[in-house]
Amino acid sequence: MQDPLTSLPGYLLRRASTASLAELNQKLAVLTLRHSDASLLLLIGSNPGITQSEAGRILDIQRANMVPFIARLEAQGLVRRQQVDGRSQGLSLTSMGEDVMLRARGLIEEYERQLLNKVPSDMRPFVVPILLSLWNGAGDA
Amino acid sequence: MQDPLTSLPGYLLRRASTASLAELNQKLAVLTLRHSDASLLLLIGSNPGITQSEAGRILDIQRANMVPFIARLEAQGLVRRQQVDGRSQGLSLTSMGEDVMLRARGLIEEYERQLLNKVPSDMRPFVVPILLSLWNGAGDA
DNA sequence: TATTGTTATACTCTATAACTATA
DNA sequence: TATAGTTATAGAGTATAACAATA
Repeated sequence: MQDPLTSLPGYLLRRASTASLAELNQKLAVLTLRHSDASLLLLIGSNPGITQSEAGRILDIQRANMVPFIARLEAQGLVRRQQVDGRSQGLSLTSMGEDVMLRARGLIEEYERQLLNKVPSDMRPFVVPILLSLWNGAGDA
Repeated sequence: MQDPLTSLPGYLLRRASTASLAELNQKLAVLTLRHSDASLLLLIGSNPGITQSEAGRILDIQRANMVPFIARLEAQGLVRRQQVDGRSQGLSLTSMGEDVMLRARGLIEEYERQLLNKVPSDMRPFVVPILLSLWNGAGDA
């Protein structure tokens, strides 16, 4: 039984991504968070007052999908919305949100450390540059 | 506006994966295929007679989710099911499935080439080894 | 005119539990 | 007793179109 896909970078990228994402979600489950929740909490924590649209653009989540997303975090008492002008919502963490964000950050750091440690040490310095290139790189032909 | 996530391997892995997957799906749209359809066609093409369960194990798709998946490809006239024993279904490509698979393979090869070319040439040899490690590697502490 | 937030909707992918029939 | 296929169901994530209010 041969797998014609496991030498293809794009296929490996997807399999590695889904596998490691499952690990992260498992870690975050103790906080009743998903990875998407955690990334938004970290983003807001680093940028209090960021608007819903700006956060969506950075995380590549569409405006329409941000609505129930933010509403859920607000209902959980983690995120607060404040009107900036007539149409924009400024987002910030509640004190409970701050606490949960810090604990999420700890779990994420542990996850990132374990993930990087899967790579043989001599190749580790290339991991982030390569992933950045695969994401939006131009290469050099 | 700062993004606290773009230095994290796990986050970059996810973003790179979803971005490149969108590109692949766009290419495959001319064949009315999704990336998951294409990967299954390639797997069956390389392993005629493979059972539904075996294919699911290799592609990490659960048995329950294979059912509507295969049914759809069968309804499109691309895949044929043949009883191997009382419970197993052997999968193979119809002649139309063979044709579509070959064209999908061409698109995938083009996609994989373009993806790899995003990485600066001096780092390219590390791409597959690193992705394999991130997927299921053990590292060396 | 362009942007923000919103509603409605649909599709893909993934996950679990339970059933049957077969090995 | 374990496995293959199946049904039903639910939850994420993502996508598009359209609308009101505001800049």
